[in-house]
This record gives sequence, structure tokens and C-alpha cells, in this order.
Amino acid sequence: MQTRPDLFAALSDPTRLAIVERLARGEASAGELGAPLPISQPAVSRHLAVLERAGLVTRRIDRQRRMFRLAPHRLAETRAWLDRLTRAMETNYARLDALLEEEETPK
Amino acid sequence: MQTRPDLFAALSDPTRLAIVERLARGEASAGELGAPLPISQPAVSRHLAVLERAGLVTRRIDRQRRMFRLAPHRLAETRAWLDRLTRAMETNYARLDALLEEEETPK
DNA sequence: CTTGCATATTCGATCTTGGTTATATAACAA
DNA sequence: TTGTTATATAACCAAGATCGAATATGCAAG
Repeated sequence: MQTRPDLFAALSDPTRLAIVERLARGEASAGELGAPLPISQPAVSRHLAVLERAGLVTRRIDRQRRMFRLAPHRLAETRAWLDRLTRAMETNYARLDALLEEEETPK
Repeated sequence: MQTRPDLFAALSDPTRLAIVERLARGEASAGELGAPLPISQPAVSRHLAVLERAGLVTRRIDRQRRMFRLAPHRLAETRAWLDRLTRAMETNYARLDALLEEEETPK
């Protein structure tokens, strides 16, 4: 299964993050994605495999080339998770904040 | 500096993710956070240090205990990043999608 | 002071990750 | 075929992450 930690792990590498941001601007081949990067072709290939396993990108074959695109689903899922987390935090901390503000006037 | 990859790296561990979700329900001490986890006390302590360095939690000293809370800033930052990414993706892929749908009728 | 509780730090072992080089496969071009 | 382009896989290495055990620290209570 594709777990949330796996997704975050996929985004935790600067190279892969750069690839994701590049892909937000449109579909691209493995070669195009690797061209600006200061690493070898095999390294790019493996980064793309990681992103694909995490469900962040999809791969399409066009002649000799593999075309990559962002896959919206897990991004949406992650946004929803972050939203829930933030909302929970805001509600649950509201009371506590008030209490702390009372007894300890800041600065 | 606290980089975005560092933040995702902090969230890429299941234990730390569990801690973050627990903290969304309210402030807790290091001991309380570790209690339900199947790992040793030192391991918990180190996970908390990672989360703090990533800017995801703050630490407050209360007597002998260290109280932890979620820090809203980096979560908000990450939500904004995801929103920008999603919006870029949607605009940039819209035309390409239309083209692909034309020439290859699905199924 | 001494004891106990809560947490942090150090250590050594193990696993994982990301990198390169070398090589393989697959599609196209001639 | 043969060569070329695009990508993947294998083998290996170095660096970093994570763990438990042992130990240290900091505060509080007698």
C-alpha cells in the first residue's frame, strides 16, 4: 500500500521535489526532467521510480520516451490531511491558548 | 535554514507522523507522547528533537517535563505550497488533457 | 545530600538512501 | 544488420537514519 509516510519520504529529497515542481508546469520525459539536474541518468531514473511508487507521478510510454505527469490524487489527499490537521489544531488549542495568555502575560 | 525537504523528511517517519497527529489534539509532555509508542524512551526523545528542528513543534519547559505543541507556521507554509502546486498543475494540464482526450478516446 | 522522576545524550550495530560506473534493453534510423 | 537514442537495472560504496542499552543531566522532594 502507499502510505502517507512513503509519500512524505518521496518529497523529502531536494531532487525529487524539484522534479515535482517542474512537472507542475507540464508533462515531461525522463530525459527532459534529468537535463537540468547535476546527477547521472541512472540516478534520475531511480528518483522517478520512487515518485511513481509513491503515487505522485504517472508514466506514459511514447515511442522510446517515458513521459511523466503529476498524479493529482495523492496531492489532493495530502491537502485534505493537512486541512484536517490544521482545523483540529485550531479548535483544540483555542481554549488552551486563552488559558496560557491569562496567567502569563507575554513580554 | 529549515528547508521544505527537511520538513517532509520529518513527516516521513510513521512514529513522528503519529506524534504530530496526537499533538493536533492538544499539548502533551514527552512522556505522554511516548507512552503509546512501541519504542524506547530515548527513541521518542530523538524523534521529538527531529520534529523541533523541522519547526513542526515547539518545546516548553514545565517543571521537570517538556511540553510539546504543534507549531502552526510550517504547516501553513506547506499548505500554501501544496495549493500553489495544485493550482499550477490544474492550469497547465488543462490544455494538454483536452488534446489527449481528443486523439485517444478512452476505453 | 540523597533519592527519584523526566528527559537527553552517547555508543555501537544495522538499515536505508543516494550516488556513480558499467551494462542491458528497447525503439528508431540508416 | 548496425549504430544511436532513451531509459532501466546491477553492483558497489559512502553517508546518514534509527534503534536499544547504558549513562548523564536537571529538577523536585524528603
